[in-house]
Amino acid sequence: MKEKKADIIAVAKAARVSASTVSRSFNHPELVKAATRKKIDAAVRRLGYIRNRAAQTIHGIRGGTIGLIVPTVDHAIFAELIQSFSENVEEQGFTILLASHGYRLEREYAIARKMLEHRVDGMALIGLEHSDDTYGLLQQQNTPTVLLWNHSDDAPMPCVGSDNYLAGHLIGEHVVRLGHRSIAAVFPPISGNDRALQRLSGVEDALAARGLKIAESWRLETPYSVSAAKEKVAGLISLPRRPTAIICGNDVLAWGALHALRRAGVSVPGDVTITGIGDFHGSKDFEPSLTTVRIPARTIGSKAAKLIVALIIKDSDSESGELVPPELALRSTSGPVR
Amino acid sequence: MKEKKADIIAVAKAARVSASTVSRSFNHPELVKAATRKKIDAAVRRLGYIRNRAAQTIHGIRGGTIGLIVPTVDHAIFAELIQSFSENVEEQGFTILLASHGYRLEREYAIARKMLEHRVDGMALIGLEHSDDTYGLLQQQNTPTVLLWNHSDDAPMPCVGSDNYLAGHLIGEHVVRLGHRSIAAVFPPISGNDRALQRLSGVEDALAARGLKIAESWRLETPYSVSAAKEKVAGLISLPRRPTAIICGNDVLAWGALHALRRAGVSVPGDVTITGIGDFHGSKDFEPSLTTVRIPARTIGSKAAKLIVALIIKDSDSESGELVPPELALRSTSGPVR
DNA sequence: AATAGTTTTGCAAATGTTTTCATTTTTGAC
DNA sequence: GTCAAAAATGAAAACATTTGCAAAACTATT
Repeated sequence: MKEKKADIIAVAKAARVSASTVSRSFNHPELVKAATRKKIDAAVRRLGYIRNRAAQTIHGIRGGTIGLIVPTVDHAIFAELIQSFSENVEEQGFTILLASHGYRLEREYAIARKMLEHRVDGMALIGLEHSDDTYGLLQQQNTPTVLLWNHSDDAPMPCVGSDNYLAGHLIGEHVVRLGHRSIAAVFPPISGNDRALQRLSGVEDALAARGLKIAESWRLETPYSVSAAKEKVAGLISLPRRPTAIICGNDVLAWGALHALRRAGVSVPGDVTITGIGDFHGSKDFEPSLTTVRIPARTIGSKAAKLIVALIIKDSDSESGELVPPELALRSTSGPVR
Repeated sequence: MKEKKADIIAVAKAARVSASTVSRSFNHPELVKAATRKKIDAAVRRLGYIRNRAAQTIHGIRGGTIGLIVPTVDHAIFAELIQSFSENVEEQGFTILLASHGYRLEREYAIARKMLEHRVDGMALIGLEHSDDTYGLLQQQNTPTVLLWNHSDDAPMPCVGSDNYLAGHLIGEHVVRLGHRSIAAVFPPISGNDRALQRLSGVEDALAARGLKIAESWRLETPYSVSAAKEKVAGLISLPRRPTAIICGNDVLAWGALHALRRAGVSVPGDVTITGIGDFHGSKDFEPSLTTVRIPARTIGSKAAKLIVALIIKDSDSESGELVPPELALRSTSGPVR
């Protein structure tokens, strides 16, 4: 504790070489004689030396960290994405600096700034909706950045993701095709959440194409949680007039809806059709299995990881992102209207 | 792009002061005249200067990062813990360096090393089971460290968590008290996962206290996923002789079991009792609601965050961790044996 | 207006590395 | 055993900051 930690000079002394050689033996091992390397390794081990990345970072060398800012970690959907992204990024020798902003975009800016202070080699953000300050900051510092989860051709930065509008549209169309006319929607709050907003627009447009509209009282907003959705839907179906289909903004809300209906003894899809969006772990194996739109989080995570690393290493900003298309996952919670 | 990024000297020039003053205006604002600070702030803004934490880190100043290594992000249970931990740690001005080792303890060591190279101010690991190398490394560098999720009085480092053995014991006892004698267990693989192992031991001991034992063929091992558990349990109940209770190693597996039984038309808890461990989001609202043992991830996360920050700032290693006790959550999936 | 404090500021050294360039050592060919 | 070329090493400058110390600039007090 008292004795300060070993630095490169201590190692050099112990190995009876110069600091430069020690440094080289780490960074360009092929330039130093095998025997010398051995001596150095021994000294390193003996002294418990751990090199100081901070000291190399100030030489403009890449530190090997990528900043990832998410709204929250605690949603099935992001957890899967984060896992896949971080796995892939780690494989290529990078580590993730993670922070969550809780759907507050000003927080996001502050966090991004802080990450830049740490001189991350690149940044990854969720969605396309960010404050002008954030965009400005990243652009001005020209930090390699990739936007995850959503894709749009006219996004200001490379993005890897799905088309959430299309996802909403797909499911909306599916439901109307089944003949449903009395349709309710359960969505998370859309402020600071472009994904949810776009999904909802997609759904609405699909309904509008058949002249349908979601009644004001059937448009429910609930936080992202099984219990909140369950409660809201329980309220909804206790009303005298009842929708024949409930479109949920994501699978977690759909699970909540399913539990509510089960509890109320309403049959699915016999009496009511339920749909989700996302195809989270577990939706396929739910009983009954959930009709939803698959948004492949793992694929997005791994493609995004490859992209950001490419941007960092090759410094080629040619890469422009990728669209990972959503797919309808037709399962057992949706059926023709009675 | 061409012109290099502004450094503190550029700011100093622009503000017509010395670099030292700029530095001070960041780190000890009270030491510099308000007017000067104003000039400096203006220059900073004009040049888009972002200070370089790496450069201060080499002066032994805390960088404000905490390394967190988890087995995986993609389990409901860790997601909740990570979110809570990171929220609390961010509140105190720290950022998380996150990596996952996929239940491979050697990876964990490598990651820990790398994080130390980045000179994290502290480290957090999941569970008490780590390689000797990892423990040695952390001890030798004497990095403030906290072990999350599990608590034991004789752990080699401060730990904040629950007693997983007790959790298993509680649920085992509950099940035998209900009169069950034919009991199956569905658990995740226990290698590199002391939490699962301890839970299982707790269950076994509770059964053994009544002279009961889980038959070899009724002890199922499945990866952490609804679908794997569903499949395994489907197989189990298709057998001629069927257990009257299935104790699952965590809630996700219990969900899978529940879906399997529903599909097979077996009534819960009428025909079979199902229990989980963890009390994840959604278990309470499942239909039927899941009997489980509550392990308060958010509480653990926030207490651990406070502890690690205390260890870092006050450098007091007096703090010795905390036990957050598990509680039986008695709900609707368990009932007396027929 | 001079003095003694007090508050601000700047200089220069220090931090732990990497890297350029020069020097030394080794190797291989004759 | 000599020589040139190649390989290995070291010295010192550079990187972007912080900080101890001393100098300078203000304030109050007389």
